[in-house]
Order: sequence, then C-alpha cells, then structure tokens
Amino acid sequence: MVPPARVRAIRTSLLRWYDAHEQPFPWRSARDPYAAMVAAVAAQQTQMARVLEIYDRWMAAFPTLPVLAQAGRDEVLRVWGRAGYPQRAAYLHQAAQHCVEEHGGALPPDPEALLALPGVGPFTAAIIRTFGFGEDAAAVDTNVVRVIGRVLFGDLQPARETPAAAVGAMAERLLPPGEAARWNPALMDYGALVCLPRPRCQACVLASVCAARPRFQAGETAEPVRAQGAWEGSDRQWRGRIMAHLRQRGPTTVSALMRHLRPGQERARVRGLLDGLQRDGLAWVRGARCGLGDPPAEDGPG
DNA sequence: AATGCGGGGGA
DNA sequence: TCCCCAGCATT
Repeated sequence: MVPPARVRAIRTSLLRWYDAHEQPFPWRSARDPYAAMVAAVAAQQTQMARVLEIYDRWMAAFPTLPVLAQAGRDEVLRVWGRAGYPQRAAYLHQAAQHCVEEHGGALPPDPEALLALPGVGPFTAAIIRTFGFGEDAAAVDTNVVRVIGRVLFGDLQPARETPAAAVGAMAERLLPPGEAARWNPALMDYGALVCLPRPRCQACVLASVCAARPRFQAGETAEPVRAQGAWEGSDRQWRGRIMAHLRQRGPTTVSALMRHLRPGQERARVRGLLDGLQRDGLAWVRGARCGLGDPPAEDGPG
C-alpha cells in the first residue's frame, strides 16, 4: 500500500514539473473526442514529432467524424501516407463509419463502447475520455509504465520486470480526481523527456520519492522488450513498397506492380503479401487488376 | 504469451 | 548497426 502522503508528493511534484514543461498539442485543449482519437491512434508506436504532422494533415482532410466516414478508403490511405502501420488509417475510417451507424455520428463516451471500436484499445480509449470528454481515465502507455514502474516499484526496466496489473492498479491510484487532462500528459511527457529508457536521474524532480534510491547508475538502460527482426527483405518492407506504389499510382495491374517492385525470385511471396493487404482492407485485387483501398464498384449486373 | 504490423530518427 | 517510438489485433 502506498501511503497517501507519498501519492500527494508525487502528484504535486509531477504537476509542478508539467506546468513548466507542457507541450501544447492541439488535441489536448480541443475537447474534441474525434481529435483525441485521431491523435491517440496516430501516436501508437509513433514519435510525437511525426504525430503532429499526421494530425494536421488528417484534420485538414477529415475535420469531423462524419466527413471521415464519407471518405473513400483510398483517399484515407493517401492522406495517411508514409506515417506507418496503414491499418491504423483503416481502423479510423471503420471507427468513423461505426459511429455514424451506431452512435448518431459521434464518439460514445462509455469505455465499453469505445473499446468496441476498431483500433481503440485501453490507451486510446483513455485518451478519448480524458481529452475528448474531460473524464478521469488512466492512460497507460509505454512512458507511464516506465515512470510508475521506476518511481513506485524501483524497477529499471518495468516493461520487463513489473507486472502489468500492478502498474495498472497504481496508475488508477495515482490519478488525481478531476485532473486527468493534466495528469495523463504530465506522466507521459515525464517518461518521454526525463524518465527515459536511459533514465536522467540527475534531472528528476521525483528523486526524493523514487523507489529506486538514491538513483539508477549512470549509463544504465532498459533492455529491449521485444527483439527486433531485420528490416531489409522483411514482409513489412515489401508491404510498405506495395502500399507506396499503390498510393502514388492509381488503379493498375498486378504485372505493372511487379514490374515496378522487381521482386525477382520473390514474386510469389510478394503476390501473397498483396493478398494479405487485401484481407486487411488496404488494397484490392480483381483478376489482373489491383489498387489502393476498396475495389471499384461493379458497373454490370451480377 | 507471442507475434505481426511501417517508417523514421537518434545513439 | 540497433533501438526507440502516447499500441492494438490476432493466434
């Protein structure tokens, strides 16, 4: 059990730090659930410098949920561009259509209804509730896991060492009632700027209350949570190449696609990846032709 | 619990 | 080079 005085000390120190280091991202003050969802989905496994660009481009093209719902999948994927994990764009598109059909064209405030949306998990739902609806919800991302795991449990690499359930329970306990819209970004920014994988304990405003006393050794760093496969020659690289070409080029033929990609001996493999993209709702294949997003409507009977 | 899923920037 | 990134869905 964490003593209430310690909870208060952590809250006070972190919020004071946040007052001086807040990053004024537009979706934090917009009070727009849709804007919060776009930002949260764009932020999945993506650094904030890139999220800002994606967000501006996306909101300019699809300023509201109904506008997004009406757009074509190909346009959605082109606006997403090279932001990575294009399935996220398809999820946003599907979520918008779901909200139009089931929730009157707006995002629902209930956690259960939010979690039912494609691409919306615990973190994104908490961001939507916090920034979009002004409700209290603990947003636990990779940064928050690190800060809580270190400050409350004294673990250098909490993603590996601290049980997720323990981190989650502590995140709920720490959340200052009525202040999630400040508290969540404070925790996340602190993990991104101070309590990094290689911690900067010298600059830490929580050192006096941190469970890692007096501090981690200089140069200590968390080990990777998951091993990283090679990028060169990977399925992901090929999928990215296919998508890049389909975005740039209009509807085309599979032969022309292959001619451009030059898969060599890997032609069958790349052809299989194109089918995978179709299953993911990112590309279509009809006979010899293919393209971005959904297939063009059939104009004959049948 | 483990894996698939982009792309870019930084050490 | 390798690691990191405001995760989620699927198996």
